[in-house]
Amino acid sequence: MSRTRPPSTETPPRVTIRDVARAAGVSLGTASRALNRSGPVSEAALQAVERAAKTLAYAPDPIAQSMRTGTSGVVGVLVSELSNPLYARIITAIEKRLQREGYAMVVGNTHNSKAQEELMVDLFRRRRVDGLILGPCEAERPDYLAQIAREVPVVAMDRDVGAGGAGVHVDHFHGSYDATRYLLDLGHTRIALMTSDSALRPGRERIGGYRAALEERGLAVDTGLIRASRSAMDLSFSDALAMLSAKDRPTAFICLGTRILSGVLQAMKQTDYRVPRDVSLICVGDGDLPQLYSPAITALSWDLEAVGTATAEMLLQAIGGTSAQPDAEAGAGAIRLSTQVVLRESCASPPAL
Amino acid sequence: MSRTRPPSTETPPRVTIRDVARAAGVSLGTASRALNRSGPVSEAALQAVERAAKTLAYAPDPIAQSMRTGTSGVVGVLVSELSNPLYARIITAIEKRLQREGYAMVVGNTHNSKAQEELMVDLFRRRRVDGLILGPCEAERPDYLAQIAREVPVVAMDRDVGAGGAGVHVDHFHGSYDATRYLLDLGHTRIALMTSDSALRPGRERIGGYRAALEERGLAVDTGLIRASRSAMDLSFSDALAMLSAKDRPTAFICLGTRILSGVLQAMKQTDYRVPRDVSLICVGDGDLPQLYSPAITALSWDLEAVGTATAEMLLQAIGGTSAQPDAEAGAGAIRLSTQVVLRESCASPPAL
DNA sequence: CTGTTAGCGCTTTCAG
DNA sequence: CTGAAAGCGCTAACAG
Repeated sequence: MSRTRPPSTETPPRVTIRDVARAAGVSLGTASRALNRSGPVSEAALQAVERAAKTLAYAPDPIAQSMRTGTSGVVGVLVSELSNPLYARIITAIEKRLQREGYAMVVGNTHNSKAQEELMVDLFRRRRVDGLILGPCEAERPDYLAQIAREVPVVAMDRDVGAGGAGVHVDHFHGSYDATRYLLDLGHTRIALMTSDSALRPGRERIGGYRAALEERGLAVDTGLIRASRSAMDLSFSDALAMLSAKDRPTAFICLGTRILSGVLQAMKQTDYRVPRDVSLICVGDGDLPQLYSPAITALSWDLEAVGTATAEMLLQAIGGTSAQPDAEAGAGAIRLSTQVVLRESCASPPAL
Repeated sequence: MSRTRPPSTETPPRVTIRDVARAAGVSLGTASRALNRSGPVSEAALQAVERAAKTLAYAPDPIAQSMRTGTSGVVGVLVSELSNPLYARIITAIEKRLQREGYAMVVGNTHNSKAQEELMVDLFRRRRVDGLILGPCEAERPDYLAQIAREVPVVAMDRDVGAGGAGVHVDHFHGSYDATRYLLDLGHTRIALMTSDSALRPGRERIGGYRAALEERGLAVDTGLIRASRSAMDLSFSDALAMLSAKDRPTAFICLGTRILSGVLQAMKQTDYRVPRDVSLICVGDGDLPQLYSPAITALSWDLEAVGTATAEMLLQAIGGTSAQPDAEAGAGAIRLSTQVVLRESCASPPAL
């Protein structure tokens, strides 16, 4: 991309700190110190500068500031798909928090590709972002994260961090565990789990929680009941259909997100099984569909806003945190957010098969 | 926000264009001209510079470039709520297109507040964004848009632009008209319309299309059947409930988005009316809920990806478009995207009341 | 306490 | 065709 001065419509002449200094009758340096309170300034000078600044409607040029300080006032956020409503809501919360602190937010999609992620991280770093928030991405490499973290504050969202790395995680393990136990308590023993790629932390955790609950009851886990793939609706439809048609069909499904839920729901329609009479359903991640469906679908829910706020907060702290503190990784560490099962009408005891 | 050099973890020394020039054995100016192909350079020099740049893995500093050129390689996008899945998908498409051109995207939420919008626009402008994309916002003021447009390329999304302003619009008028006609053809005469604030272009257009269809049939419009307010689910629930309980109840609803649809659906549940036997339903804006609901809800749909792509494209053109062309507003103007009614199972002829 | 000065990395005249 | 030099607006170091 070549950089030339814009087609130049009429741009009003910028008010610079020079103008302020001149108007206040002080030197450039004094004006800067007064404006930033970054050094000794006499009361008189301070007043004069502030008044001049207000009169002239002076606003510092962030670009010039960046040039000088290496800081940008911008935070980069990378997720696999911004259009994923869960991410969209998290990011909204992040933006809200960052904005309060005067930071702008640049966002990018990685489409879950490691290469794309590296590209974007590089781009962002060039632009001198003051911090980075990274969502889960193909082949999580804590080492990669750690490497970036050495150069710029990073906080991970639902993604494995190396030792001492900062991150906010949803406790998918216990969420999955709780959901599975709930079904177990209802009497189900054949529970299908349809979740995301196990290469990603959330997927791994969910499978872990599921297995833990089963094993706790002394039940063997039938790997044929676990589907861990990218969330494609058609796929989940055919998968669910296949499972439901088997002799030893599952009597309950735990499915990730509305897309997979949709697939399963369609499979139910096709096989003429009813919810919850024939099959119980839990949706992982709440939303419009589970809430409004008839019957309403029991869901595993977590606070998206809290995820965003906590993530932003942690990053802010990492940015602000001068390593002056002897105890370097004081503010870091990982926050873990819990989930809860929202009981609705989609679960019941299994039918006698 | 104060700007000080970051807590300085180990930053690798930047490779500057100076280094490249030195390595290539040419002067700084020549290196710049070679890298940007922005002036005469001998073949030999060009080769040398390119090789040196590659060897040193030189990447220009966008900040310094901005400083010099007034350009930033960043585009600002402002919508009322990023968490609105419709916007999220549009923005994803925008980002995709912009990224191909090397632009980064900063996003912000206006929460539909004019003040907040102005604040963000100001912030973005200070950061020297090369272009702006603005979604609908409280109290649309084409004049405001026009004013901004004088200083930086702007394209509006579903929002009124002044004469000659650039914008991409969904044809909500005809969408609403088509939906209403469809219901009319089915025999409905009392059709409720629940849409967004009529201060916003989409809301206005929808009401217009609805009225046009009714009047075309010689039907009087009962303003009691039109609800134009912010999309709050509780509100739409009570509104729908009230309407359904009236003696002259509507036999069909056209409702905007899943939130309002949700409210109406709940009102239906409560009043024990069935879809589509007692009440027909059309959802404006497609999504998971209408698609997967049982019965599936007929929806008014439009291509979100196309909206995003077209918007980005138009902005790109406006940015690239040197006003060198005698015919200044050649590339501008407004693109209008059509909608279509996706027939599903939620509409039928009205019951005999 | 204050003014002056030196750049940050780059593009762009302007002389050679 | 090329090199030298100016300077975008700002902050930080240094001398007064």
